[in-house]
Amino acid sequence: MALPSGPVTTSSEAEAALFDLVDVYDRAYEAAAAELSLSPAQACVLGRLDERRGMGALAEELGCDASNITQIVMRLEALGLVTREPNPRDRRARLVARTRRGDELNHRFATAFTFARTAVGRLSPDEQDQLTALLRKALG
Amino acid sequence: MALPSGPVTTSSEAEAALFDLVDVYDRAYEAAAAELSLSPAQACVLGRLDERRGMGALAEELGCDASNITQIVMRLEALGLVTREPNPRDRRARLVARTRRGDELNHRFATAFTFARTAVGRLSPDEQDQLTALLRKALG
DNA sequence: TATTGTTATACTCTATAACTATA
DNA sequence: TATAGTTATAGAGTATAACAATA
Repeated sequence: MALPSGPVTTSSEAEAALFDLVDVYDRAYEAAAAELSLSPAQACVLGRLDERRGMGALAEELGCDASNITQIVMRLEALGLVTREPNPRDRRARLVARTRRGDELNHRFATAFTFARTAVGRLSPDEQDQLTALLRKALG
Repeated sequence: MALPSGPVTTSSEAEAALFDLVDVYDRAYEAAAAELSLSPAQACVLGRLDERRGMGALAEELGCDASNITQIVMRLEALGLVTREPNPRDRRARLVARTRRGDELNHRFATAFTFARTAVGRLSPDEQDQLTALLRKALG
């Protein structure tokens, strides 16, 4: 179980609500991954492979070091969930792709991770639009 | 750098906005901790010690195993940021407390973690109240 | 010479199981 | 016997540095 990220000095109600949301979201994500015996990082990488892509692209997208991706992909490969195919255009590079089992597990994960869906579902369509607009504004 | 938790099947704009918020929040938290050479878990535990408390209370509050807290507190202690005092009421138990350096570093962390403050600051007072209400409703 | 990716290494987080000391 | 916390152990995430193969 991951530790929650806060609380810092939650000087306002809105900041506290943001913290609570992030805390519950992260815990739910981790729990959904654990149901499938995946680490959060493994579930995350698996979820990025709707299209196959290179190690470097994954690292940049996820904001971590390439050697980190190497390790995660290695474990996913050992689980039979992804393959590392040669890139015909550049023999240094590899293309990571989900296997059929990887597709299946990714789909099961999307089903198991109900938090965001459930949370949004508690709001009316108008409220959903309001929330989206407020979050977008807050994100700058 | 921690990997972002998604995207899952972000079937709506609101779900996508929630994901983006969580992603940016988590990255900002980690970056603020890294500025002070702390891990996110260390910054988190340090932030929970405005009042001193026992190992078990920390573990329950953070939703992780007690042995995990033992390790984190051990490292914080080695850094001179917390102490483990005997509990006069129960000689099995310990009370973890921030040192003066721990107080100082925690304060610097609260200053360095600007994300939630900045994000909320982009909204008017009315908008802040709306956001709070929507998030509370979404959290159920 | 620069880039893609891996390997080697080290540290942290995390849980489980077994243990000590105390209640 | 039950509880608070630690220790031992193992697997996973993460970054840095050094490296190989290719561009």
